[in-house]
Amino acid sequence: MFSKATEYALRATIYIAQKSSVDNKLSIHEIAKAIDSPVSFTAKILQLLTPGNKVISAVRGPKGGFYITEQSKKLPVRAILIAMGESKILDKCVLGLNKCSEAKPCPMHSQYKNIKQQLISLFETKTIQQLAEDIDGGIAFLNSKKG
Amino acid sequence: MFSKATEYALRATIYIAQKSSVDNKLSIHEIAKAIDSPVSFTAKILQLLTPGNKVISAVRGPKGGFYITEQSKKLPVRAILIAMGESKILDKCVLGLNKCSEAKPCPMHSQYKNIKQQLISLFETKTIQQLAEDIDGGIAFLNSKKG
DNA sequence: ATAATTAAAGACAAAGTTATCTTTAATTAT
DNA sequence: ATAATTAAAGATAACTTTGTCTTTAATTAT
Repeated sequence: MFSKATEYALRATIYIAQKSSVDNKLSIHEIAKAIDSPVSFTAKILQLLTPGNKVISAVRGPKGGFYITEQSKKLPVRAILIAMGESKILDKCVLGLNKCSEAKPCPMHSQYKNIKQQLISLFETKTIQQLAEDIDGGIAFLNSKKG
Repeated sequence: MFSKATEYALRATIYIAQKSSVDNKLSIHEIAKAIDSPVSFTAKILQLLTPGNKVISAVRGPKGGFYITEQSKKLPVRAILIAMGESKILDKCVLGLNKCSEAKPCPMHSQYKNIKQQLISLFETKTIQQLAEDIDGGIAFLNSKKG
């Protein structure tokens, strides 16, 4: 559904939300290892989420690393998608038409519209914090490694 | 949601279903123009749908071109997706985890599962014929061109 | 101040997707 | 048979995504 970059962004953000605090920042190495992603690529991706502490926060130097503010934890998943430029996926129609609309619907429009709305609402209502809590509570997992 | 190749495959198949018959085959040029796709690339894509008349049929030479059998018109949209190798999209989890399952669900699993099931069932029940008929009946459109 | 540590920034490489162009093969009409 | 027409097949190019590596900048500790 999303690009690898966005998948890594989602996993990284959830991991950071679960494990970090201002006094316990996480290195890019720890994050990448935990979410099973390439270190340098993940570093690049997190740079899309840090400017202006948009989603996560970073500080350089010793004792530095990544963390997320309590405020940002309350952001919906959609905030990550927007930062990753994935919002068009939730606009596009199944057939990739430029002009698919209520007035000129593609033949999948009416059914897909409803499903897409559920997706949007899932990403709009689910917060980063909720996802992290599910993992903390042991009812969800972030294990990616094959085997 | 799908690759450009798959979008073109879907549009082309629907167009062929709507306009062609065994006695009125369509050239790749007409198809590509109608669905607003690059001619040669579309030709390549249709080669994925023709072997064994899997989804559409093709004959070479004068009076040749593409058409679809009445039998194939009854195929579900999913047949196109399978031919295009897109089936993994409907398996993958939102976070791209290799091991997301009922036993070890990712934190989006339970909600996404339901939405994904609706998508699968849409692609499973909707037939090529139904899509073509919606266009024929004027209640749906295949217009892609910007403007 | 200096050294050490960490993310940011930038250049680059590998792989995948999208797209084009040329040649070949099949079919039809003459 | 020959020429004309059409899709199939193959080579290649452009672009995007994914990934790596090196250098720079910020921060901390000594």
